[in-house]
Amino acid sequence: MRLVIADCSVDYAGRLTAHLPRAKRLLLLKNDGSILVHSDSGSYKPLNWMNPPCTIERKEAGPEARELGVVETWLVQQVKSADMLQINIFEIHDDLEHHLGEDPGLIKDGVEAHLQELLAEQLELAGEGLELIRREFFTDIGPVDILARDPKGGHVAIELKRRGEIDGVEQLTRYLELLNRDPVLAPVRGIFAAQEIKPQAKTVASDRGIECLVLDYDSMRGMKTETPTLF
Amino acid sequence: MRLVIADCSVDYAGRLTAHLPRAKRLLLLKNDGSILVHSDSGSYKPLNWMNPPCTIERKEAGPEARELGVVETWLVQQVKSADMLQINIFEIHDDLEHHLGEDPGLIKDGVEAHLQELLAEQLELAGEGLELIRREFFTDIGPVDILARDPKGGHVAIELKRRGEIDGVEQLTRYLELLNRDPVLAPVRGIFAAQEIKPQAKTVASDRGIECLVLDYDSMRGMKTETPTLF
DNA sequence: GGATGGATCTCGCTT
DNA sequence: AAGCGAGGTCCATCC
Repeated sequence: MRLVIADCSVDYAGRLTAHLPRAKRLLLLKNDGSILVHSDSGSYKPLNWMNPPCTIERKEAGPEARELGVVETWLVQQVKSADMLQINIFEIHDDLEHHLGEDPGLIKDGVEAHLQELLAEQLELAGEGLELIRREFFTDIGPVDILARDPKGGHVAIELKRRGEIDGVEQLTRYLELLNRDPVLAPVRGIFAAQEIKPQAKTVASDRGIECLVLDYDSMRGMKTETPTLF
Repeated sequence: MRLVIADCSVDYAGRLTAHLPRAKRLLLLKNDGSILVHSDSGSYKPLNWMNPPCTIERKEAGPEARELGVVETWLVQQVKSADMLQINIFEIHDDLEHHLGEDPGLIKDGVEAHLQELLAEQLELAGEGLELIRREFFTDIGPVDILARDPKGGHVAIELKRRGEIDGVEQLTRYLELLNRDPVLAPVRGIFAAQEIKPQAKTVASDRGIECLVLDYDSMRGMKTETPTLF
């Protein structure tokens, strides 16, 4: 990894064209050939970048560029696409290199999958007497998150999201249309369950007779373990 | 901006919990309090990070941690949420600071808006004799990208996307339902236009009698300017 | 300020 | 390899 603090301007041409006026920035050159241009604010997204695989070609500044104060130009080219990045360097304030080695990588704990598992175990939250048939009930148009038998007759299809938005309701609607054609399952009603449901999604759902269910992940987790995970 | 090359392990707890085993990495501390943890590969997304506003508290390692080789611990806390990051430092290989100043920021050229503008000008691409009524035709459920008069009678509603996916078809379907209730406009047929249309979206669209139109942005731009923008 | 939709999305999993 | 869904999405824009 090479870290360069430089006064520079950057031009990108690819999916879009973009320009960064001259300023002092961090240029981060990774070992895989990728490059990131960071400023001192903003979030983790760089101002500009190039993904690997790419080649970086260092050029002397031409006479015109040199007149403007450019001391060297980096031409970064994507190998697979036509994307390119041109970095004009006016001054290098610092330049260092470190060998980091392979990174063991991030270990994540999921939430989405866990939510489905918890609701399948705590199906009473979705309605009294519901009896789990299966999680990931496969249909021709995709898997239904949870399918359950309704004690009042028929079945219940549950669509689970972390955040409930309108397209989740659309998805569940398509499942319900399909499932209700099956005489063994019909009538099938829908439940749209999420940690948070957007007002628009709620409106569309109720228009279609779909029940909305807001889930409290922490309390569901708490009910299971009795030991809320502290950091 | 402070750049630290350090042997470290990182733990995150917030929306999810995640752990980075001990390895040599770059810790990038921005002036606004945010912090990024980068390895020497991957794209621009850091392995772990904390968005501003946040506070970073440096602590001496406790006796147990010290026994494992930890020399100091950074506790990074989000100010608005309960998210936190704990960085255990085993060894600091390099540590430098640079003042970068305000960044003038990125200047972008749009694509989406441009595509709508171009299609409105080149409406013959969507069908012979179409007559533009207006772009962004407002309805109660949102603006229809382009509404045109059909010489064969009735009207045409065009939904534009850069990439045509299933929810774009859903959106257009809702518009068509609404527009067809208006006796002045009806019958209204739909055209789903995009630079690229996913097979699923194409299937759903044709099921509903919606025409799909794949647009070539470069040639549309070329027809207008005659000078394709070279880098 | 909240909702909405795009992104040079990125990332990971499934087909 | 390509498609699909989710993201600690981020991000700008619009209302």
